[in-house]
Amino acid sequence: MASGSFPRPEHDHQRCVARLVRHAEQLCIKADVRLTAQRLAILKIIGSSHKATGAYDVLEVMAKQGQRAAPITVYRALDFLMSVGLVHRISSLNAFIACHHNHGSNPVQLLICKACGGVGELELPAVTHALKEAAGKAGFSVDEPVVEVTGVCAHCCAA
Amino acid sequence: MASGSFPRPEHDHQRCVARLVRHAEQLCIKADVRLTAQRLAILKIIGSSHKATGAYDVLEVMAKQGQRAAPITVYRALDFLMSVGLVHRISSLNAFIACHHNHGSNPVQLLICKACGGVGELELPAVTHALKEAAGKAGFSVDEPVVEVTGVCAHCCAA
DNA sequence: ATAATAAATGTAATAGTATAACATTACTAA
DNA sequence: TTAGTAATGTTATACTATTACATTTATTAT
Repeated sequence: MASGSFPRPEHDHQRCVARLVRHAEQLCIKADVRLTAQRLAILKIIGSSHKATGAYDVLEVMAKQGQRAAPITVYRALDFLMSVGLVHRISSLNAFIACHHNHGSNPVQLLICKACGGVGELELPAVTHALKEAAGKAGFSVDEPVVEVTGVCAHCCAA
Repeated sequence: MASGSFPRPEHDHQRCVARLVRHAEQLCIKADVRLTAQRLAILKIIGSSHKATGAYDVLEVMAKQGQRAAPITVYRALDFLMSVGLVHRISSLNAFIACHHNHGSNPVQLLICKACGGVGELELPAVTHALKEAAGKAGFSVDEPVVEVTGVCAHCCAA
């Protein structure tokens, strides 16, 4: 993947969740932070779909799995996962998506399909740079750009 | 204003609200839509600060002004005001900001100061274009890009 | 003018999202 | 092992947004 991708609906979830878990484990070791069983469980739930997942959706799945929890539990795990870059928040949907890539600290642009709910990612340094430059001219020092693009993905366009 | 601005804290609110109202009236006549007293009142409340304003903040102000209302009333007015481009939604804050400019249907980029809460606007066609182009390469057809940049404004940087 | 229609607003209830405050448990390092 | 820190549990509540249906106000055509 050069700069971006959109998930195909028919891809192999099981394999990509396994890959996500490996990625998470390595990343947390490197960062010297704790990927607890609970955090991992919640990451798996989020990562098991390529659609935006709400915090309360996670709670439902956990309940079905027999691990009832309070909302705060999920939000705490999400905060952790976001802090290490394993999960992105989608502000425009009040929902979350697992990050299968390794962006380091680079900002990401999200593509959100209105039709199927799928979410893809782009990593466009040019966009980030253009924003920083224009903001800078107004004396504004950029911390974190949130870029969420709604539209229709290739698969849904065809259908 | 070429492409963007950030509000100075000491500027003249009264004058700029008056300007906003004139702008709104003209725009609604041109679009042949109804700027009712209630919609205008709510626009004024949002426009009277250059910080993000929550729907329930609007309700509080209305209550103080003696016009009690239900949440839905504010949300309906906000939907209208957004539909004609007089108000922008700030997804990352669940809040709203009046738009003092005339963007037509061009997407806008928002600058949100973490320190003072002020919100500025940019209009960068290059950013919009770059997003459309990159998304298009992934087969994604862009509907509406949401760009919200958090950071620190010039005034707060200095302080 | 007035009836028919559409648009806007009122009213009440509730759904959905997120956090505060404090107690307890589990891990880490001296 | 004990002191300290990080993580989790528990309960309650705050904040944001929408549904459903009734009523009023404005517009249009007759």
